[in-house]
Amino acid sequence: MMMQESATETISNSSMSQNGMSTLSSSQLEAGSRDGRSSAGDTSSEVSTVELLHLQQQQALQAARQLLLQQPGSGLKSPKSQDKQRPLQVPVSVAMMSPQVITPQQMQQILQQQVLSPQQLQALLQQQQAVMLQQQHLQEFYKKQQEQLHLQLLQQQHPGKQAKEQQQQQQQLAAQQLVFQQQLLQMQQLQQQQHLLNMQRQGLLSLPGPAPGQAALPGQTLPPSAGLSPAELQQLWKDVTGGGGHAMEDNGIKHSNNGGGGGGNGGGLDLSTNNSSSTTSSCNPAKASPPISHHSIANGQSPGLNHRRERERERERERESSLHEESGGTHPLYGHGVCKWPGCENICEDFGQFLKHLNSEHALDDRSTAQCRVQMQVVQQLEIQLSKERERLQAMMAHLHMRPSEPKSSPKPLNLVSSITMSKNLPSASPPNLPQTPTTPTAPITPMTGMPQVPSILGGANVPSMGAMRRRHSDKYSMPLSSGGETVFIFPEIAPNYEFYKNADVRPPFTYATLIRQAIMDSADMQLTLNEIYSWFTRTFAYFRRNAATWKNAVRHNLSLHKCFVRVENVKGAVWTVDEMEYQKRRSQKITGSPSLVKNLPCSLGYGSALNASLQAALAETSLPLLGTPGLMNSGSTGPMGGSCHGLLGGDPSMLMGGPPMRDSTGFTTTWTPTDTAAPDTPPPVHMQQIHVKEEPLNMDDEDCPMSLVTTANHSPELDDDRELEEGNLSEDLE
DNA sequence: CAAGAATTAAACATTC
DNA sequence: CGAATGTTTAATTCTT
Repeated sequence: MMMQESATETISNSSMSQNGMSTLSSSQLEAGSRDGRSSAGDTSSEVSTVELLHLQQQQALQAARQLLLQQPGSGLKSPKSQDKQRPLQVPVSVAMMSPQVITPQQMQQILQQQVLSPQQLQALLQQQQAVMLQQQHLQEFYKKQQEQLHLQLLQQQHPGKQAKEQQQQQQQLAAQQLVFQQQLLQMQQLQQQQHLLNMQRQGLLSLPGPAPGQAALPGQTLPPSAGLSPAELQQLWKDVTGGGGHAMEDNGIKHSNNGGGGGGNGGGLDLSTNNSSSTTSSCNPAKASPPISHHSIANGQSPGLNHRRERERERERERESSLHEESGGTHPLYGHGVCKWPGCENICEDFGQFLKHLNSEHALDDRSTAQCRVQMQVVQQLEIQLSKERERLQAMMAHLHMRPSEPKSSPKPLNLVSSITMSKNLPSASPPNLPQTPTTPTAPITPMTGMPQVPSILGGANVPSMGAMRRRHSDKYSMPLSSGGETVFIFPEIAPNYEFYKNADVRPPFTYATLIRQAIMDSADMQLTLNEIYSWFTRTFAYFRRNAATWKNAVRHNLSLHKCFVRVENVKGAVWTVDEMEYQKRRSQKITGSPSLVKNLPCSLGYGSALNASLQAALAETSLPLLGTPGLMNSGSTGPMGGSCHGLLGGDPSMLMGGPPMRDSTGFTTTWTPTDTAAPDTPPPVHMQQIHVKEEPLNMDDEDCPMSLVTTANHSPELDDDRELEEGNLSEDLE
């Protein structure tokens, strides 16, 4: 047992580091790579079947992960970097996985992912068989030739009688070999084609499909894979356990000579790679799979992993069985008098008999092991599917809220709303709607076997894969909507995804400044201590539950750096508040910075429920024909933030959040109360008066920063009384 | 490609 | 004294 654990541990460790590498910063990388020692040496010594099982599970996991990673849009990188990575990443890993012939399992994975039609499947399988056969022939041929060659060489050593003849023979042989090589080449080409085919199937190669640009959108690729009925799974199962029996052994058993598909020609040269394919694949993920953040790494908890998988599998099965009815026995593999071992369905009168059957038929042998692996993959696939569906749900919700998606698709001129909200990120803004963007994909996938904080395998994306991820939506569109103790996300994007960020280890696409402001705005009295800000971060975003030192430093840095954050000395220390004016100023500056975006300014203020007429007029002039047509304005068909400029849209704050109905259900109206924050005795906002504003004495030079806007904007119906107070202060300051 | 913003890291000071 | 809190500076990465 010990051995086994250590073995699996090394594996998971190595995989961990590999996966983590991509997500770690260079410095972290160094640390991570340390445990990347190879597991080969450790495991090469005597390996028990049990160990093998675990090993193989690990390998299968790796393979599955790889597939997972290859999912479109699994990266967090910007489209640009994606372009760079994808072509490299995907093909490479795929190639690694199937250097020779695609194993049944791999096929299955692919098939499951894309859900090929039975015909396609059949065709593919046939193709595969043909290839294998050909290969066999070729290899045999090659062998024979070699033998001949050998013989001839031997003959040559004898004082040649007929040198000429020999020469001729040799020439002949050479020619034959040439032919052989050509054939071999053809074979390779064929296989490459197969790979290509598979990759295409997987959407790895962004082939010009119906929606080229959308290749990364899970929703696009999903539909086909969405349906994987239990029946289909079962069928797959049978295919694997039955037809591909030997093939499975091939993989299931350690490196037993690929007796299976190979057809026994000992050649083994190439085919052997077949077995190692999984291992190889597990080695390269470092590059190929950025998604798995080191979080997931943590997940790789070596010893426990297998158990967890086991459980997961069982649970899965249970679920399946529950579809029919509740499982009868106490064993997850037993229900309704039938053995539920995949592909078995043996009838057992009672539980005892079942147990007997289980022990005899499904003992720990190669077959069972292989079946286990397959089941694991099935579960993996289901998980992937789940994550995809989840992602789709996210997209749907987001869409219903503020139609974040459909970015590029609508080349339509940005309407006021979108352009405004996007302010500086205008162009890239469209995609940025998180979930749809690379960000999300990662997260959803993460949901590996119920890890609490599944790092983004993707992730990474996730996210995570990038050191300094930027895709900040920054301020652009936030609007203060906090009221009372309730946290109302002012980021339209966050709102609908609140739960998402809270649980998914995905970095929120907002700048620290924006988040800090949000935190403070969320507080009851618009002020927070540093520690409270920290708390908000960790509470609100799973992403900030790690690397505390880093992001906390960043928070402090931002607090100090930005003038919009004001430190207020308090009785019991100091609290931080937001100088909204400064904040808006900053933003407006950014906006004004680029002439083309000037028009966005008004809305960039985000608040305004009532823009003054002159401004509106100005807006109208600034080539914003939509302004006059309210209907269009709130359509927000363009950017993610469409509709965030509720001020212009009639001041219905609910619109901002995407509509009343979802608001409550999606939880972007968080219910937590900042009780832990905002100490009861903390002085009211009035204290703002005595704050010592950083250096800049608030000069009123801001004609460019229409304070009037700010103030009037604050009159948004949603604003609570507290805000009124502040507004007063603000206006005072201004005047 | 350059400028600017954001992020990250780190040194250092101050306060608790 | 050590940890937490603030300030600054610099390097790096992204975005515009």
